[in-house]
Amino acid sequence: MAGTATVRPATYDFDAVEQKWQRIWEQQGMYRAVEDPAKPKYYCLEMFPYPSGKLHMGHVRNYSIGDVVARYKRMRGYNVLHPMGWDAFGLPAENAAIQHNIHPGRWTWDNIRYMRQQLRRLGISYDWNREVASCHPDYYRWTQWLFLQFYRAGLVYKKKAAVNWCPACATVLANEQVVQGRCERCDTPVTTKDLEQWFFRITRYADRLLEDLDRLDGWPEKVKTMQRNWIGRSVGVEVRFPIKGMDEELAIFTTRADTIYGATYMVVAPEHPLVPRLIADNPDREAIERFIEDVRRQDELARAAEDSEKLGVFTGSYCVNPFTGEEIPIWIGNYVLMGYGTGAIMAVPAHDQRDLDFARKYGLPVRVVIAPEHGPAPDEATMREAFVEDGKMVNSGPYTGLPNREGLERIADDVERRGIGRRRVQYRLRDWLISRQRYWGCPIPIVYCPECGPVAVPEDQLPVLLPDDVAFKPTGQSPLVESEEFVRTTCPQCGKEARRETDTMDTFVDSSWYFLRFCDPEATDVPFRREKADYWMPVDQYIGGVEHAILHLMYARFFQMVLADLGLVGTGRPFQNLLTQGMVLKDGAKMSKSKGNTVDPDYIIKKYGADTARLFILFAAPPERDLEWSDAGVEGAYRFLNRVWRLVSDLADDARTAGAIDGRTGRAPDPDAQKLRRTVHRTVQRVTADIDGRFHFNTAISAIMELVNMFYQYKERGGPRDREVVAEGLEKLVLLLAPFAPHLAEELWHMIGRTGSVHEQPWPSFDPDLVQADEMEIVVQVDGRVRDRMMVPRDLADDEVKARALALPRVAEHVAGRSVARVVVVPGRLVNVVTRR
RNA sequence: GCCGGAGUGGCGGAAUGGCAGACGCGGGCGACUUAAAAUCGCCUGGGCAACCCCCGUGCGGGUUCGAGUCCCGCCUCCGGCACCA
Repeated sequence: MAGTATVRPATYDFDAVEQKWQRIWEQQGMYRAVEDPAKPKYYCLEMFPYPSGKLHMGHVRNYSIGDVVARYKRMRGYNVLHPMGWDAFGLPAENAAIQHNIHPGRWTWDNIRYMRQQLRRLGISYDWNREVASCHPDYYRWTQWLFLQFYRAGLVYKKKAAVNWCPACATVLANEQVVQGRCERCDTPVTTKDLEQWFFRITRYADRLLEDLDRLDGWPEKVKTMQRNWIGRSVGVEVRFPIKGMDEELAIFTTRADTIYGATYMVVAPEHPLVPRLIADNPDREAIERFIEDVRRQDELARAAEDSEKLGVFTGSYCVNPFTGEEIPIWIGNYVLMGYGTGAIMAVPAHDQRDLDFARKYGLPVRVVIAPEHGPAPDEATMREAFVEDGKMVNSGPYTGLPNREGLERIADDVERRGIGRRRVQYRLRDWLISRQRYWGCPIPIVYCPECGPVAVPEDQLPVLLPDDVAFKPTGQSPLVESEEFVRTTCPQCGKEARRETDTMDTFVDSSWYFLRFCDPEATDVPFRREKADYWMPVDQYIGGVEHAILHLMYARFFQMVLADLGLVGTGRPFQNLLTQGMVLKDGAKMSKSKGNTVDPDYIIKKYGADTARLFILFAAPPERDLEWSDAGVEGAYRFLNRVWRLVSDLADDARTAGAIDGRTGRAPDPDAQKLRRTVHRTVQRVTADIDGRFHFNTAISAIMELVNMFYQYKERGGPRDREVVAEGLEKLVLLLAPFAPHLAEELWHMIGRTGSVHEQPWPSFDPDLVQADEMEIVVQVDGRVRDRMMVPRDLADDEVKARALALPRVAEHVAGRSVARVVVVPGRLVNVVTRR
């Protein structure tokens, strides 16, 4: 070893380099964000993680992408806010408490400590002074405060509702948390339960949430479409059908009022409030009630199952169709949902597949009232497929002969004129159920007084703290219920003894405003100061997994709109631009513990360093796409960084001693040096275009790799080097590398004798004149096939290019025996000689 | 069923309607070395003796001088929604 002391090692000491610079950046407070009205601001945000224990590769990817954006924008002169925090309330902490007898708070804070250390080890440029954790009283106090503002604005209410219940988690779930009839978290089939629950009136904002999507240019179409579908706006008519022999009407909602002459029966949901009266006189009442019980016991899973059978029973009662005057039977059916519309429908089997299936099963009549414009009408007796297209109306009294779209409007007009109904907009979106029967969440600041009823906790008594000394038992009951210390209180209004609400909030409430707290994390008398929020908001670039396309991203939009309406913020839009990253896969499947295909970030960082881990994950695929993990690919990224390090080490002396390239005059440039210089400038152009707006980091990195390859060729060819070209090239190379491999870039920056931090330099510029070569290669095609290529001066006239192409022997060969019909010249690219036989 | 997105070498992936496969991985060859590793360089879609030529971007048509890219009709995979009247 001693004998080879002068030979530099083949690989760099990434551990030493990364730790050194992390320490220095930290000491200098380099990433601290301070409001500065003189500079344009840029708020770069990645979705904060749930502190589950340790980071997974999806996190590494998310935060690496965000860090490139933040560092790039900083170099571009923006005042960048890049914060991080913890979505720290949630069920896993409580499950850990039950299983391992450790307090959820302790468990959570331990995880936070570990994961924070991991993020620091990755060298992400966060302003750690702004760190927040949603489980901290300084944070959830304001979650409660916001709840009270919503409460006062009439956006919070409590009602008894049939709710989704997960027996395993022993809590209710929002509709959004039920996936395919199963609990999003534990996959247990979800059942329903009638419970008193708290709701946010998000439906009041349905239209605005929908409309604003059209103006969110910076969001992926996919996400906007998912939200549009989720909100599910449909325009239709509510019509009341008189019930025969009863002083009642049955209201239905339909988007197809034009088919009303084809309504041959009615169907109501089993839970419909009129059901008891509809079946009161039926001799088979008990059988019907048994049927209803069966359907209600059917859990969500069975009801949601594909082609689940339509079941129904006749009530014995009849409606009168207000348009035909006919009496039509009222059925109870499992395919009609109480939660949508009015819980009752008019059934038009000829023009609705579900109704047709039901009618065929129970032998109900089918009547065609819309016929195709051309060709025969479907045969009522035999049709198996409902006719759902547009056409002309038939069998429809005075409307017969009209195009159905026009008939629809006329019938809706007549419904309104006759006072038997009205036009209506119906949403699929339901109000947001926010109460959870769990301990580890933000307590709902409400007190129940025997005299005054539910009373809001006054703002100056916030936060309502979670008690620490509670018992965690696997009973499914929230420990809060048994905590007398917590429950017993006095009424804020009358002072009498009262009991606290023991439900806590859905954790999506916590995450619906954290981006605002980041603007002013220290605020003590408000959740955030308006002027701070006005400076930083909206988030310029939000980055996270597409799995939050509906839930989190819609709730956050809802919150921001409400807060804008309340005058707490100036903009109703939280996130200007959204980037949804793809998943990290291993062997074609999502990494998961149960599949045993996880890759541990700690191990990768230990073996190759943070820069390599980040570089690989950015290089392997563009951000929106799923990324296939490859150990060999990581190896390649590591090799590349070492290659850069060796290159710069070897040429650092040139760079340190060279003069500035700008001032140089009268030197005949060596063509190799000139070529290198052109590549340098061309690379700056390419990398800039790839990062800016496109976020194609993989091609940006490949461009840098090409530059490094070119540099090696220049270096290895031997002979004297143009030190000024080398110096300029290395400097730009290191600057380009800075967002992707921040530690190594910083090390190299100093190695080539530059001062200050590389991350505080302006982004490199390129000279458009230098980017273009004097001579360019033109591809010459004959009939669209490449036959030759030639070098021509950059600004050679098209005619001359054409002449030179035709003069090429290879072209003559291929044209032989034919005549030239036409010659297409694409300037700077190719010539295509088109022949005719 | 409806709504998105994607199908390109052995693999990850590149290509404003203009050289298909950049860059990386893997593989081959060479240089350096006593040797190996590391490193540096060259080659690497298939067919073919050939760097001539032919074929080639899921399949079938079309538009165009020219199509991975645009249009029409399919197939497969992934994601979302799904008795929403």
